[in-house]
Amino acid sequence: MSKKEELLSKGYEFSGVEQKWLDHWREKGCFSAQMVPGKPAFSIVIPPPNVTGVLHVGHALNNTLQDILTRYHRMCGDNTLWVPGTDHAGIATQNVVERQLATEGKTRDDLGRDAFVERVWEWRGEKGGTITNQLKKMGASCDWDRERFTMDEGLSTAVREVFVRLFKEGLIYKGDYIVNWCPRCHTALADDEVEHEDTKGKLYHIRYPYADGSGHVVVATTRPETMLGDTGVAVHPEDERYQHLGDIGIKLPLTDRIIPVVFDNHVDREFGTGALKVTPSHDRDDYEIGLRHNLDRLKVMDDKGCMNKAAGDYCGLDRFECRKKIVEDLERLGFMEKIEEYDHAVGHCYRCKTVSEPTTSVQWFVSVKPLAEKAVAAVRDERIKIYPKTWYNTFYNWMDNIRDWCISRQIWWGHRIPAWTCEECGELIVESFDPTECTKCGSADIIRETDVLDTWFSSALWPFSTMGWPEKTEELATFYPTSVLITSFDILFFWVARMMMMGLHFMDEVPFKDVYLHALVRDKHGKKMSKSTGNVIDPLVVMEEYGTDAMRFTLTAFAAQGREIKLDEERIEGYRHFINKLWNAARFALMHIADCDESVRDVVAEPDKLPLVHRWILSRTASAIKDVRLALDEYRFNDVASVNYQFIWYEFCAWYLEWIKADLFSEDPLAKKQAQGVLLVVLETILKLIHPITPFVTEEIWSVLPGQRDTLTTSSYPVLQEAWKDDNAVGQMELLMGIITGIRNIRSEADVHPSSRIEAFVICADRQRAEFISQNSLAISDMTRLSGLEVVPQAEKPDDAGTYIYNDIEIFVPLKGLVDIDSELEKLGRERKKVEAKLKQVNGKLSNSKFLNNAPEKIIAGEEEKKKLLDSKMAKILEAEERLKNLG
RNA sequence: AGGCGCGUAGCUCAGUGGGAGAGCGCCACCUUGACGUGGUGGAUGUCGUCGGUUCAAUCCCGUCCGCGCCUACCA
Repeated sequence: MSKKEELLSKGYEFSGVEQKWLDHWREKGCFSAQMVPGKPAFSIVIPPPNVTGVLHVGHALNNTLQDILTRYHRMCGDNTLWVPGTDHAGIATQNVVERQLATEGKTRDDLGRDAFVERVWEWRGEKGGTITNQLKKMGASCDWDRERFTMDEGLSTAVREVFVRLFKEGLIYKGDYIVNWCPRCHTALADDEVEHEDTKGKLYHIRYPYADGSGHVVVATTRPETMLGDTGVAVHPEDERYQHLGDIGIKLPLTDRIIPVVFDNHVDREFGTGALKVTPSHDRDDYEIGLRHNLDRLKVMDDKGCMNKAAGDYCGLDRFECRKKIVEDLERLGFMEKIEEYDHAVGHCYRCKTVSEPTTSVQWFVSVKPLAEKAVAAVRDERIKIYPKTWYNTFYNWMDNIRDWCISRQIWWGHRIPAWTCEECGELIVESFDPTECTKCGSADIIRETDVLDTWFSSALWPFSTMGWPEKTEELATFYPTSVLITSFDILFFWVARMMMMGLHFMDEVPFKDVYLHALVRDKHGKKMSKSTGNVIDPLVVMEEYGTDAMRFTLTAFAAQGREIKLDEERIEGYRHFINKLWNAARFALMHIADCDESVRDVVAEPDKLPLVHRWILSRTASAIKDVRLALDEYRFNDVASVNYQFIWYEFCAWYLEWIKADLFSEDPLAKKQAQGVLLVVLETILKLIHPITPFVTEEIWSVLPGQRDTLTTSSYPVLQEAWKDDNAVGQMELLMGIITGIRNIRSEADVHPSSRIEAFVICADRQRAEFISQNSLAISDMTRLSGLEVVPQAEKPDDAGTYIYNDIEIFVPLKGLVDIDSELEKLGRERKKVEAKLKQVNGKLSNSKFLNNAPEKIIAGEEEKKKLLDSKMAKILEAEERLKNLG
């Protein structure tokens, strides 16, 4: 079968088509970045998905939007680069491989560090390409030859360089501070890696006796097991109830320790009894209080969340078992005042959902304040713009309250911290080369850090590390700063803000000019998709069922700024119909243009010489080009989809194609050639316009259009043609379309069978317009299946005629015995009510001197024009009603 | 507690300081030279509530009601 015969298949069958073009684009290297001097540059770096990831609908949205912009700019002729790649995802990946080991009955400790890391690399080699392949399947037009991985050699070099420089600048430090700890992952977590969930818990009120036995104070806690680590009780300095306690001290129950009472403004006198137990090693606030008052730190838990030796008799118990035991003991010994139900937010590890534990620990930190200031400045003076703008507030708010970033993680998979400690003199050695001896005392007895860096540390460098930094590369010169970052709002701070900081600090230039934050994709009820709820829409299944173009189009149509996306599978089905519509329109067009010479399109060079309908569609095409380009430039993706949809379905298919059928079948060579030429040009324009959203179906159609054709991916994006704009033609067509709708309405209301040919009359008092309508009576008849159309200045209407009033023009169709007087009156009544309401409004305005004095002239003239039309329409309606009433 | 956003047709959502829109669904009719994954016509809305600004408010401002999200150290 030849290509053209294939295209004539009745419905669009996407499965074979998609694979064909994926192969073609790859073989021809259509997505390779060009670096042609003098051309504008457009670049995007992909938000690198986790190497463990599987394509979900969020990825599908994110990458569809990026691909739209990339394809658009590539077609505009820019030097275009979309960098793909994956993230090594420290904790997530380590967890996956540990689970794999578990099935073999092994732990990572059985293997040891080196063998384990080796094992992760093996896993990555086998399974790490999954998400990348799925992105390719979506048609993502990344330059796949430039795929990067946050652990690959070049990026690791960049990470090392950044770490060393920041350390030497004093912006990285090591210290014993309180951090969030995941007892399951055995690692520290950054503040924003902890998810707070509202939880129904209990608030325990515990009696803490005074050391002198003269009484007790009640403290409240949700985590009674931490009391074993209490090293003080805090009260407000102005709280009269407790002034005397300063000298006495507290005897901590279940232990033999005496702990001091301290006075601190942080304490809320209104909460509970106004006394707060202080556990500096296991609570962030308490840690601060402890610092202020020099309280001891006592860790009572180990890395696994079990009680340690400092917990005395409770040593070895899991933290939650210990909680139970402590509560029992407190109750038994009479220390428990009461237990209340209590709702509060509990922190969970964002990776494994285990309840996290604040704990003191020796960690590495980045002083982010000086870096954050640069980022805020860049946003304030619009070197970086954020879309939608509602995020500015949130951004500033967060950046102004930012805390130092804990970057060390106690896991094995990741960039190992390039720091050595000298066992002899204690010197901390951080160099870009691997030292063999202490740089201070020369001892060879140096030991490397075991921690690795937070995964976000390497992804923060992504916009420049992927382009070869710290080398000065052509890529950096051409493509940095990148044009736009497209990502989900939930990683604004994990990632976006940190890229700003690092980019500005090391490149002295923003990493991207624009940030577009899209919504999370939810189910049709607005709920988060989750496997356990069972409401997940799997993009891979959708692509199989409806086609990739339909999925891409749906996501684009939903991507309105500032609103969450509630995805409904029925919508995808609806847009599949649209893809099919485009396919069939092309199929029809091809029947008439497949064999014609490409030179037919020359007819558009002089639009003035073309018949009305062609001037009209060219003008409408010009508008569509303008609207689509503007929407693309402003990241109004939903508008890009909607303009294309409306234009293609309603203007191109429903009106234009129907209208020109007569010409296409005509014997008149000029009429035929004009129809073929304009049809070809408009179809080509449509395919290009919508190609960034629906690359597969457009490429397939494009390839079978007449003439020698290269791929659409590197063809030219439509440019607004001023010469095509023709407001006059648009106005004239609107009149004809109004009349056609009127006649169709009469037929439908009177139940005239579509196949029966009837005669219609148009009453138009205006001679010029009457003449014009008359000239187009053939087209009107074709579109409404009339046997004839007569245009008259006035007429005696037959008694039983179906009527329709279009502004000051009346249409009637004699229908002997076919008119249902009652339903006709009902219809007129409805219409009259509408017109009456509008007239009332208009008359009200026009008789209001305030309106006449204040409203702009243009509006007043418009209202007057409106009144004129409504008046004459009203007259026609009343007349018709009168006639019908006389009949009945 | 603070911040942000949302409330428009049965459902999912666009939209605008000056005549209320789309898709799906619904009703009626139709194998009309590409498409029944289609065509034509139709029905459906105090544009959440109450106020204010304005010549004019679905749109701007404020109140209230309902819903969602984010941030936060209240044990």
